[in-house]
Amino acid sequence: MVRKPQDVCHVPCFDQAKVKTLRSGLARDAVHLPALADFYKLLGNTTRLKILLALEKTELCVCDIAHVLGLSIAATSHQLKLLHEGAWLRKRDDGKMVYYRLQSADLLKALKGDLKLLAARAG
Amino acid sequence: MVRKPQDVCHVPCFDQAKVKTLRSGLARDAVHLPALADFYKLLGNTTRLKILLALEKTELCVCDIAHVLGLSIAATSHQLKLLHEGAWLRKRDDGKMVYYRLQSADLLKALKGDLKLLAARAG
DNA sequence: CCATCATTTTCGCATTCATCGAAATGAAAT
DNA sequence: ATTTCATTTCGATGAATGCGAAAATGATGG
Repeated sequence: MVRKPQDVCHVPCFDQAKVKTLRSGLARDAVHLPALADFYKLLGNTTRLKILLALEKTELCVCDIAHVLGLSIAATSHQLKLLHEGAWLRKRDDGKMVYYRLQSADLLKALKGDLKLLAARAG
Repeated sequence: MVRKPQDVCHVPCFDQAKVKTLRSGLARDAVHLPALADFYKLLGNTTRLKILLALEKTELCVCDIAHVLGLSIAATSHQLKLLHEGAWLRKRDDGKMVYYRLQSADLLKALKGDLKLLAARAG
């Protein structure tokens, strides 16, 4: 890759030592960042957030979740699959029915914490 | 919209009362969910996560951030704009240079909390 | 004014993501 | 075995995203 002159600052702001330090600092975290980004991607969708909130107190079958969301069964199942693949939901088969519930309460706790962060900013 | 028979559960799992309760419960939160989803969308990107981490201790100019990320200035500026629009970064002009810093430490605190959540799950 | 430089914006491209209908799967009952 | 029905998977389409090249902006210095 060829760098053009513009790509590099030639003024004091371009602190090679600082940049190098930050780069190595980030390199340490870099291993975990994709997982963190995936986590946020999963939560960056109102449908999935609604599912998590709906499951706060009790498990639900796909059909009921679909009705709560006002979505088709297929669309609902798809979102549930994503949450299940991320290991945030647990699945229970009972005859024809499939019930989903939260894997743990920690996720919802984090979610509510973030809601507070937003509320604090707005207020 | 026409519903086909399959779209509705006809078995006991379809608990109208429960669904109705959950729907009204969600309706209360619904106002805040888009903002929360947007928040997560913004964080669902390793480049932006790296920017936030790089700015943890000190402000940086666009040029330095680009070098830390190994990205073009234009791409870096674009991501900075998104974070700035979300009011997570603060901007300071100094002559030709533009410096960015975290708006508050709360965001990074939440971010690290979520990292711990992931680590706890993995461990 | 003119040139230079850091940054921003515009534009286009490639990739990913969301959404939904339709077909497939799997379990239960007749 | 066949039917029924909740669920899942498949497939196609449109929208959104991330990025860089190039042009535009805005500030500085000659």
